Amino acid sequence: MTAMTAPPETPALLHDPVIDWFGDHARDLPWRRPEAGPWGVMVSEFMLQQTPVSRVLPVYEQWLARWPRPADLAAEPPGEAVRAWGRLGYPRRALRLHAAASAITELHGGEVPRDHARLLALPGVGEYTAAAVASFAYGQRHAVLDTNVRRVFARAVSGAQYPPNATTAAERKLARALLPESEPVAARWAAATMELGALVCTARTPECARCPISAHCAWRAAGSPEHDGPPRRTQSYAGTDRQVRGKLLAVLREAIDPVPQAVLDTVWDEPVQRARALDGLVADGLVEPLADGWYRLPLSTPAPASG
DNA sequence: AAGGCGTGGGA
DNA sequence: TTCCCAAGCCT
Repeated sequence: MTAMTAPPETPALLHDPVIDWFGDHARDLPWRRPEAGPWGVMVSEFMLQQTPVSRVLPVYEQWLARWPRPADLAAEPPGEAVRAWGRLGYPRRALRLHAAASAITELHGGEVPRDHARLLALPGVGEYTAAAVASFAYGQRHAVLDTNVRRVFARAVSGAQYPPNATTAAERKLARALLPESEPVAARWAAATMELGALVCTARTPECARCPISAHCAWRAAGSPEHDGPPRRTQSYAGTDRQVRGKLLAVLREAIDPVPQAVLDTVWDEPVQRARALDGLVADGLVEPLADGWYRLPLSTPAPASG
């Protein structure tokens, strides 16, 4: 059980320093420029799910140049989205972004919805992304709880080095309690706290000397104690199905034409795992099987699987 | 509600 | 080298 202290009596004490710091240190990222628009914000949010900014930048630019509106993406096969995704990782995101673009085109007249509930209903949009788009693209007042913000709040308010593994109700409550009343200030606060976590209050080696609220930080006040909760989840990769899926999909991304089974067989020498990985890609709609053991990136959207 | 799902860079 | 981590989502 992680100790959760009550929100500060005056959360406003934190607002000004963090927002002022953001004014001085915010990165000039393309999705923060006005010309990005809601679609640019949404594309960036999909790409940034579990992927660093530096790797997103070039792909984002190419993506927006090729598909400046949701309808442009929706007009192409999902496999083209998977190909353009390149090596960003988690390619199901590309499929979901394509599906979201289709839903926006069909259901919302081609405009990214402003409403949190409608955003949340889009494929690949969860609690965080819905709040982020509503806040960053439309200036609304939402608690935006990503890994950066959770870490900042864990330290500054709760006095813990790291937040819990899964987002808790207590964290959501705290985030809501800290949200500035004013809508534009709340939107600014959301971006500022994320940036603070990304640039200063980092996971490994926070630079407290540069932190605008170090004087108010509960973790610092407690002597920066080591994490004492349950171990943080780590993911293995080498030798897993995920690695095999990655190798298979890399071949198909590079190939314009369909690829025969024999070529796919060269990427991994263990046949059972190789077959399982390929089946998984097909089940996910990332790969389309053709006749006689040929495969390609999908030209059509498969019926959504459930279970 | 744990666990699956990619990839690469920095410490 | 190995390990950790990066603006989560879905089932």
